[in-house]
Parts: sequence; structure tokens; C-alpha cells
Amino acid sequence: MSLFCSSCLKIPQPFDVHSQEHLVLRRIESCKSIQELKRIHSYIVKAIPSLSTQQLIYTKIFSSCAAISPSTDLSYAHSLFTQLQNPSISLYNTIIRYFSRCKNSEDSLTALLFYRELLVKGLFPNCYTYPFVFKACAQSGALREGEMVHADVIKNGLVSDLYVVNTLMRLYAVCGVIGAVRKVFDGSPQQDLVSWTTLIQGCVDMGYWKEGVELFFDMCGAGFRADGMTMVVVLSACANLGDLSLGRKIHDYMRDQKVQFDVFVGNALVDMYLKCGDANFSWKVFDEMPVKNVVSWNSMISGLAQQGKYKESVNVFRMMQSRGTKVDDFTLVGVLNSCANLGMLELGKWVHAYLDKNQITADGFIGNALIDMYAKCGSIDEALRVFEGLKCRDVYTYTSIIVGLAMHGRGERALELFREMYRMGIEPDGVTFVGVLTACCHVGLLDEGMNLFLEMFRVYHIKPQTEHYGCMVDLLGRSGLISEAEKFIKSMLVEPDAFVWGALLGACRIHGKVELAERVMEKLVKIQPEEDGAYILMSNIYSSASKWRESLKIRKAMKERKIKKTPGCSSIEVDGVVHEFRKGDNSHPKTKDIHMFLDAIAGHITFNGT
DNA sequence: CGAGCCAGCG
Repeated sequence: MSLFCSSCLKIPQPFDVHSQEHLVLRRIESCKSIQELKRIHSYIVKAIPSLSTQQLIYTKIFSSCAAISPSTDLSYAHSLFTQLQNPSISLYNTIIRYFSRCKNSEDSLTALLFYRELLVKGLFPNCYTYPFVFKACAQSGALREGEMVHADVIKNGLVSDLYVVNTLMRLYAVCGVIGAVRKVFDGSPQQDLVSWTTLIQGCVDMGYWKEGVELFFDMCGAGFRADGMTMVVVLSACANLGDLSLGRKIHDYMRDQKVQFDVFVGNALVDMYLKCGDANFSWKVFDEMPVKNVVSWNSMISGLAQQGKYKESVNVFRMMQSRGTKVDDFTLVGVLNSCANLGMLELGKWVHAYLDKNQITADGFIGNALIDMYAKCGSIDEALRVFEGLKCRDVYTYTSIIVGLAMHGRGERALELFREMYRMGIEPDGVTFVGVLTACCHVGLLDEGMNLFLEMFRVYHIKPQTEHYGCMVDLLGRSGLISEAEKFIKSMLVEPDAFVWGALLGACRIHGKVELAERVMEKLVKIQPEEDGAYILMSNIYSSASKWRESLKIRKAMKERKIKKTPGCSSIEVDGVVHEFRKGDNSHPKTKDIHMFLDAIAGHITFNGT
């Protein structure tokens, strides 16, 4: 096989170094593989030994390497570079740029070695060197090294170059040193839009959302006009703040200033509107997006689920499929989450099969979502099987299965896995404890629950939240220790909320404590006057105690105070159809049969005395 | 020769 295709690289006669060089460069650019590149390189070494062409040709070769295998085959470029005699600063810049693009920290650190090497050789780094060195530091989280390079920059008098300043700010931002970002920003003789965006993003990434948005307004005051990237960052801050009016203000700004509307900006808008609770408007933005990508779909799927609109979320997934858009991990996690909350076992299983078929390892987010889906859809054994099959388990994995087991009344197994988690050295968090305490509740393990509650703070330094207190009140209350539960509430360090009082009210119902229930009821109504839960529970307590008149009074009070009824809702999927059930809603075609069956079950339970 | 962006689990 000839090295060059005849059409583009016939060596011209008479021999002309310059036109030959031009052809070689073009040939390098069109290389499709490292092997091809190697062949051309060996040709060059033999045919054009002239060093004058070295610079350009090697620059091209390195950038071709980067184009062919963006993150792998660095070894070839590396070995080529070491063969060069006295590479110029530009060539050093090229190789540093090449290595700085690597995502893994080991390779990006190699870029730093080249930087040290050029200093040792007495070369002078320039304003094209530092941006890549800082990028390499940022990618490998090499803060210390970065700080030393920062000192070099000051020595070399390059602190006024915007590219240098901006990449340095970026380095400090990804290392979470927001003070240093600000210092570099303030210390720079000039700032541009990228400087502002980098500063804002540094704030937003650290969770200083409000400050980030304030900085955006400062930026406008300083006479800058934002571009799409700035907007994406500011919108994500609004999304995290959940501040719809602020988000709208930003959207208005974008329309006023005619900020370029691309897919990134569109996705950020969709996400912002959903997280701020305006699903309708996010639909509008989504529908009007001229170009959508997988992120657009994923934002809708997970965002709608966050708003509790699980059915819509699944519908978006189906739309996505009918459009033939390729799904990714994010999509699958999102749809599994919606399945879990809808009881859509069949679709959940389909996702599981899809994973197997496409050889997607169900570790990490996907595995955890899968466990949760099976558990919430009632297939706790399948959840356990997935759990056993996972190679990597984290706090989410354990918490999902513990909560799932607790829900299914398998408290002992939940606690076993909690202890296993400890042996594995995985730190539980507040949610894990909600799971184990719930497990104790459902099995009536009073002492165990008490010990765990105390351990939570003493051993794990997790401050109990009202959910945890609620579990404990529930546990004490179910065990019949009503006055202890009351005492427990009095000892709370945080203000008891509806969770806690609700648990006590529940205990009153089980044990028929009408007087206490009345007092608890008062507290509950004060905390959440427009919720119906407490009223309904109270009315049930009265009717259980045969106090029909009082029961009726409660119902009437609900009507008078216009208490909105939040209907309890559950759903299940049978043969691909989702059946929804709401409290007091008899619209299901088989309502009669269902109620008869339920009565039969209820009778069975009483019969067994459980 | 060069900088910054969006989405996920309990």
C-alpha cells in the first residue's frame, strides 16, 4: 500500500521543499489512526530531515494525535516529543496543551512535568503556556502545584494576560478556594466576560447561589453583556435557589439582551423552571427548543419527577423513545425513579433488561435506582438480588435496600445490612437512620431503636432531625409508651413539627387516647392549618371511641375552614396499564371488586389476630 | 496555538 494517496500527495517535481511540506501537513491533518500517523512520521524523518520544518509538522502531529484519540494514546506523542532535540517553547506549549486535555489526573500531571522541564532548559514560558498548565492542574486537582505556578506567573509578569488570569481563576474555583478566585479577579488589571463568568461559577459551584446571582448583577452594572455560558451558570443558581421570580427576571434579561439561545441555554432554562416549580413554562421552553439533545430530555424526565409529576415524566421518556433519541445513564436513572414512584414494575423491569442487553453495568446511580425501584414496586426479593449483585456499594445503595426492607416489614434484615455497612466502612447518614429507625418501628424493636437513635449522634455525629424524632415517637407510641413519647418530644432540641406530632397522634389512635389526641390536634392545626391529615385522624379517633358527635364536628370544621383535601394517592401497573387510586375516588371500573377483595383481606387479618 | 456551560439515586 502506498503511503500517500496519489491524488493529494504526489511529490512534485522538481523537488520543492515548501510545497512538499504543505502536502505533508495536509496529509497529517487527515490521518484517521495513530498507525497512519506513525507511517507518515517515519516518512518525514527519512525524506525531510530539515529542521526548519520541525516546528509546524510536530505541532500538527500532536494536534492530530489529540484529534484521533482525545484521551488515550498519549504514549506516542510523548515518545515523539522526547526524541526532539531542543524543542522550542511553542512545541512545549503544544505538548502541554495536548496533555492538559486529558481527563485523568495522571496524564494531566505529565503536562506539569513538561512545564518543569522547559524551565530547567532555560526556556521562557509565555502567555500560551500558562493557560494549559493551569488547566492541567485544575483537571488533576493539583492545588499546591498550581499555587507554585501562580508564583511563576507573577515573576514572569504575565498576571495581566486575561487567558492566564481566567484559567488561574478556574483552577482555584475547581479546588474550591473561592477566596483565591476573588483575589485573582480583583488583582487583575482588567476583567472580561469570561473572568466574570468564572467568578460567578466558582460561587455557584460552592453553593453560594445568592452571591453568584448578585455578582451577575454587579457584572451587568460594570457594563458587561452576558452570553449563553454566563446565563447557564446564573440559571443554575436560580434553579438551586428555587426562586421562580428571580429565574423569570433572568429569562427576561436574556430576551432583552437577545442572548444567543442555544441548546445549553435551553436546557438550563428547562431545568430552572422545573426546579422552581413552573412545569408549564418548562414545557413551553422545551417544546420551542429548535435543537434538543439527550440532556434536554433528561432534564424533563428527572425534573418532572422532582415535581411529583411521575406520569408526565414517564410520558416524556416514551416520547423520547418514539423520537429515537438515544438514552444514557441519566435517562435510565430518571425513568427508574419515576417507575418506583408509580409502581410501574413492568417498565422498571424493561429498563433492567435494557441494561443487560446493552451490557450497561448497573453500578452506582443506576444500581441504586434499580434497588429502589424494585423495593418500591413490591419486589423486595428482586431488590435484594440486585443489591447482592452490585460490586460497588455506597451509602445510597445501603440506604435504598434498608429503607426498602423496612417498608416490607423485614426489619431484622435491614438491621443486619446496617451492621454490614458498618463493617464495610461505609458511613451512614441521616437518611440511613430514618431507614433503620423505621425498620425498628415496623418490627417493634424498642430498645434497638433507642440505642440506634443515641448512637446516631454519639458515634456518627448526625444531628437528629424531626424525621428521626418522628420515628422515635412512633416507636414509643406503638409500643404503648405514650407518656414516654410525650416526654421525648419535650426533650427535643429542635422545635417539633408536624412529623413528630403526627406520629404522636397516630399513637393516640392506636391506643385510643382521646384527651391527649385533642391536645396534639391543637398543636398540629397551629403548624399546618390547611392540611387535612390531622383532622381525618382525629375524626377517626373519635369514631373509634364511639364519639360520633365529635367526629362529625371535626368533619364539619373541615368544611367550614375550607381544608383542602390532599387525596392519598397510590398507583400500580398491571399489564402495562397504570391504575391510579385516590382516597374517596371510585372511578376505577373495578372499584366494587377491589373493595370486596380488600374487605376479604381485612377479615382475614382480623381472623388471624394480627 | 489558547479560557468558562446543562441532566441522575436513598
